[in-house]
Amino acid sequence: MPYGRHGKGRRRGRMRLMDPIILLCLQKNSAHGYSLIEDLAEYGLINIDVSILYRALHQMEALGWVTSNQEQESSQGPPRRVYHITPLGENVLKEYIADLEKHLGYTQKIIQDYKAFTSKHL
Amino acid sequence: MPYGRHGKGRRRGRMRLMDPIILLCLQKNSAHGYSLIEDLAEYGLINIDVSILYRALHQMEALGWVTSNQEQESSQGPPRRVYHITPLGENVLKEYIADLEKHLGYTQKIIQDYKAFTSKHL
DNA sequence: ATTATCTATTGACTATATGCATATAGTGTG
DNA sequence: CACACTATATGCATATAGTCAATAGATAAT
Repeated sequence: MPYGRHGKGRRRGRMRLMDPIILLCLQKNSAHGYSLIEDLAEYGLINIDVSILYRALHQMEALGWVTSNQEQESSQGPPRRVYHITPLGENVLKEYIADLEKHLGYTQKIIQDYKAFTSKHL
Repeated sequence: MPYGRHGKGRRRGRMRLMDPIILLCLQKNSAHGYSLIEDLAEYGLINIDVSILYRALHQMEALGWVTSNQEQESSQGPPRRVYHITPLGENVLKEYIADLEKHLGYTQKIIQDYKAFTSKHL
């Protein structure tokens, strides 16, 4: 059963990195939305609008990929909502990784074919 | 100046492969739309609806990435429209390839971090 | 003559991703 | 108090992607 944040058939030649990155970050460490912004940057998702991230987290929670709870020790702001990955989320991440690997192969082929062509036609 | 088939800022964590693949195929050989369908399959874009491809070609022509002309020797159907890549299109392809390489790096990092984590937590 | 196959094009519709603006609320500082 | 920063959340507009279907022209096969 494919993940679910995407309609069937959509996501053909594309590969959205945000979902696997969020899941990967949460697998490494539970975190709240605001801090995730910085974690995403490590994987190339820089300057993401927070609205996108929060919406993604809500959707993932609705799908059971993550759970959340209010943090006890409040810091400089309203209570943080800390997200944790679920076993289902871990399975989804695993599927995402497999997809990424397939995608990686095609991307490498594109780049390789391009370089092969351009080096032949100097 | 970035390509143009995308609004500014869009295409952040995503990478649509169709555009570079079309340009790469046309760089290797001029071709008409219908035959391109098969060429795309080689790069993982299987069973693409023709409407998507034709629309992409029209947009690319409007942007000056490709040009087209009616084929003289007509075959089993209406006159083919043969597409050729333009110098602008070649530059765009070059940019796409550079983007793909960057994207590739991030994808590899995701996969690598995932495997590093899972091998540590057996 | 009908059918099938090749080829191009377009319209209507749905789904989704993203951007931008804004609302809300707690916490600390001057 | 006013203000800045942290943190979460929602609404609206738009760009893009994809499905499905319809139209249409040409040629080959039955």
